[in-house]
Amino acid sequence: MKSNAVFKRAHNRCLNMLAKHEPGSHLRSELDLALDLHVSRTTVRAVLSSLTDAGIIDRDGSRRHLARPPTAEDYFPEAQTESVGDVVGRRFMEWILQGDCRPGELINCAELARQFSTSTSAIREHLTHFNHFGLLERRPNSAWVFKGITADFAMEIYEIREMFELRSAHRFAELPPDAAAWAELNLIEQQHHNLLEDIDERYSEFSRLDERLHRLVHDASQNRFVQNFYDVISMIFHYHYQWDKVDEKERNYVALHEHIAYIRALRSRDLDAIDEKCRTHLQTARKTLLKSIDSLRQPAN
Amino acid sequence: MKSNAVFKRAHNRCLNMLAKHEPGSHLRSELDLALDLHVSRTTVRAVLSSLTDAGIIDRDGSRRHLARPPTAEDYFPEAQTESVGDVVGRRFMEWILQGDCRPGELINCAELARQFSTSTSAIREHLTHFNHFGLLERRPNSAWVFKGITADFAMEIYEIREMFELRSAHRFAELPPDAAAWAELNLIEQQHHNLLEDIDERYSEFSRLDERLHRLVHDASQNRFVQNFYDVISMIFHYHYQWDKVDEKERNYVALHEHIAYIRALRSRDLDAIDEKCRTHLQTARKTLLKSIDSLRQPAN
DNA sequence: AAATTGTTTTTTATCTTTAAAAAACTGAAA
DNA sequence: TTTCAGTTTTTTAAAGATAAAAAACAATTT
Repeated sequence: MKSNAVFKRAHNRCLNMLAKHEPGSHLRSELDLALDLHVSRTTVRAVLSSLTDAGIIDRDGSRRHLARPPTAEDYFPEAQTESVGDVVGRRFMEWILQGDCRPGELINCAELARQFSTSTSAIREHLTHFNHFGLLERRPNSAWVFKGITADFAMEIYEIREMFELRSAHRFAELPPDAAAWAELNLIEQQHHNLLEDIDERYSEFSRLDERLHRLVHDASQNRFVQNFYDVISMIFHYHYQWDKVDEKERNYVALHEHIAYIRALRSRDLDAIDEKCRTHLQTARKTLLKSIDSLRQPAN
Repeated sequence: MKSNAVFKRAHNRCLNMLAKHEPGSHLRSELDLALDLHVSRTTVRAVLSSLTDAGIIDRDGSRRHLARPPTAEDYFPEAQTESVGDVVGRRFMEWILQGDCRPGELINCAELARQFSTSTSAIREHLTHFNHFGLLERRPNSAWVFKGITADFAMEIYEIREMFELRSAHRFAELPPDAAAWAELNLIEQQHHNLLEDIDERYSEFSRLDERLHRLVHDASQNRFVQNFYDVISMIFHYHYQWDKVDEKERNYVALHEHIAYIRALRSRDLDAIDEKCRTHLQTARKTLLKSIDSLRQPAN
């Protein structure tokens, strides 16, 4: 019925924690573990009980201790730790990107549910989600229309992104000097330099830095609509990085330099410089996305 | 299980159509009626069959004709024509506006389902909807937090609204002279004048004009995110007009004049004038909303 | 042949159900 | 008296079930 992915994720993370301790050492209280693992104590108890059954922990009276170090076989496979929602979201994007559905086509919930081997309820929930992302449209008491990741989509998303990011960057520049964001910005810049030094090997780590930098800037907006909108961007990019690997190293190299210039402009608090560097970077990013979208259509023809 | 509100709405609308015809006159084809009533032919046939049972229409061979004019009793009561989704949406807003839930409080789906006498599924579906409206936030694998219609909410929504509406208004000014939007704008202006002439009696009709004017402007943006965002505004205003009746006539009088100035600026295509009139109006509107929000808190204290 | 009605199949909206997870309660121990 | 583990209750996530509505197909009339 309901998957126990929450339990399995907590189980695996608990094993990670235990791996850092010596056999014989005592475990912390159930409440502490619950807070650490971001689950309820009920779930922690289920985990502890399964770890006890596996002989990994043991109890003397009311306290528990590590009986043996966990091994690779004690972990649940990665695939089982994904919640139904995440699976549907991922498979839906894959389905879109593989061109199984063309812009303008109607979406068949029942068919998708079958294909993703889940219930129509789960599908429906995610259709409303993607509706809000501008990828779908609901026809009143009728089917859903797939609008597609098209050039229009990219243009529209970038129009908003530019408005929002420029506004947020200005707010960022106005942050008091002791704001935590400045420290985070410095840290992010340092990581840009580190990445550049080893670009040949680690270029694919750029996407995570990209997300962190832009999210940091957007958060300065203090506006829930700006922040929510970044979720749309973030999702598109998450998949974009996976679907288009052409020239990835070169693209990331350019983007890293643009980021560094943007970060410096932010630190200078010079609004004109910020606008210029931000616009330059977003224009490059838009071009890249448009090119990738163009390439999306090719294989299916 | 599933309510037949679609059928009942179609039934009532069909009666309205029939009321315009003489007894004995023939009905159009099922397909024609389906297109008119925005439902499937299946539903039209269900309606026709129930009208036949009620003796309102009759058939000679394969064609149908009006047997007697419909009366008030033939209609389904208004309340039964609302879909479950609409009911939940409405009751949820009422619940918020009555102050049954304070900002920061957790929302209990099961409790709401009980209170609204519907299922938790219907509630869940609407929570995701209101999440996207910035009124709620989902705590990861946990409950929903109500964020509230607060001054922050109004400030944030107006920050975006101003950005979007100024951008859209500029696009509007660039529309070719033969665009249908200009004709609609003229029509809307005329209706503003008509309303002003009878302001004492008809002031409450302003809200529909307001929606039409701003929607028209936003649609010129040709951007789905701008258009979707207007749905948020529209929903808030829909309820705002109901919850705060203080000085309604005076407020609407002022807004009508601001609208007319804004419309004239749009027609002049002078971007500076547009910006000025648009800003003026939005600032007034924001002030009004903030004042109403302030008054929301009073009764509960 | 095109349009229309009759019939069957498919899909959607929404309720119900239930395991998983969270929360609340309770008594024991530090 | 605060903190913990044990127990019970409540709530949520997600599947399953089914009437309503749509869509597809077939037969008939114009």
